Amino acid sequence: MTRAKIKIKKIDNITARQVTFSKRRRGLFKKAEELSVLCDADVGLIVFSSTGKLFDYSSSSMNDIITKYNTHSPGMDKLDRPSLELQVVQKNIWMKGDDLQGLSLNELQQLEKKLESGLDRVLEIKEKQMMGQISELQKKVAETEMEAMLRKATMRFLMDSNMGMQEEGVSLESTNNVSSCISDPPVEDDSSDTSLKLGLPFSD
Amino acid sequence: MTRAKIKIKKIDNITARQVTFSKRRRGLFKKAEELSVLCDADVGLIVFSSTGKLFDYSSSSMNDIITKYNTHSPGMDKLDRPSLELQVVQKNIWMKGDDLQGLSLNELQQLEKKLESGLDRVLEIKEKQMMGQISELQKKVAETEMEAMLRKATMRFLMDSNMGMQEEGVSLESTNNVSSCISDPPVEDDSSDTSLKLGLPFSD
DNA sequence: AGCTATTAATAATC
DNA sequence: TGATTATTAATAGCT
Repeated sequence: MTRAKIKIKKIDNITARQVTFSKRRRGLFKKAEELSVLCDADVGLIVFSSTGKLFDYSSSSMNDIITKYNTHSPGMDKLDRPSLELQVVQKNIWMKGDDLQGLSLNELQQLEKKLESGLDRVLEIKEKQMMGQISELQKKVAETEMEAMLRKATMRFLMDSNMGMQEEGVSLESTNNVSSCISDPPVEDDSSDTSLKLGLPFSD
Repeated sequence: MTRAKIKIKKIDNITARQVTFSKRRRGLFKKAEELSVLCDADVGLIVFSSTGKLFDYSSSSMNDIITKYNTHSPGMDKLDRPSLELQVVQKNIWMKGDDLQGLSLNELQQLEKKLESGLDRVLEIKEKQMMGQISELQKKVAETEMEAMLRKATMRFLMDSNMGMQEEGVSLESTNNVSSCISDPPVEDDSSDTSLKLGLPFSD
């Protein structure tokens, strides 16, 4: 799109590809933001470079956008009550179970085709709905998981650390590498500032 | 970017906004595809118009991209074994449970801050990991759900339809609106072509 | 990382 | 909507 016209095919030269990636990525993200602002659109953009690096932009919250995307289905509104498509599926199942022989071969073939496409769409819609629901639940799940994880890790740490409080008969499963910078209860070594030793961000 | 330079702010005129949306959306999607092809990048783009209509593009599978996005975390690799951050959290919990009073007020405040940021990051990473896992499971879940749904719906349909096969004592819960275009077993009304009545795609 | 010569995108208009 | 066109914006090839 400039000095020379180029063909849209993978750039072989790795360096050139990386340069182009940087330039065009910036351009793409700029355009994405402009679209969202100018047209009041909700835009989510995810880009993985060929090396696996992630770049993303979202006009609102990426989580919300993904959830909306997963939930979205063309004409999903009509679902929930047995929809026309579901009725067809039901009919098929029922016929299969009973006397499908009342139909001609041609009719059966037609029915089969219709049922296939119908079922596909129902499955697709259902999947999107479920993804939406799942997204809603994820935070709670993560919290619960985290609690369990912390409880377990803390227990392990307590045991590895030192004091013999295994009165309850809990079994140690392995030794880990925790003991390096954390010693005994009330900080004892050069105790005044733990932030440096722990390598965590800290400012004031 | 053309006939006249414009300011990047929401276009007030609704018609003009829609026109611009269409044009720029096409441009954005084109650029997205070009980036993916030229630079071998994986690109996912989701756009909701101000009216809620969905447009999306993905160079591979949107599901995969979302899963990769959810799974991706800067420096997530170091997790799994008790990380430095997790160790801090463990230390905090343990101290809380025991004798935190050994520390000065200043030390406590410092610790609290570090723990907050550390926990936040751990929670954030954990959440993304879980979202990834959940995405992997979604298809199976959807299938299972679908089976149950179909079984249930079919049962309801069978009961509403007519024949008295409630020998097993299953209770009807409600009447629904299924009976309109589907009548009795072997298609009986104008039975030759059901596709028109059912409104499903069909061609050959 | 900068610099332009060009091409590409698109705002205004019909 | 679709097409045209005058401009601006993006960027490929070089340094």
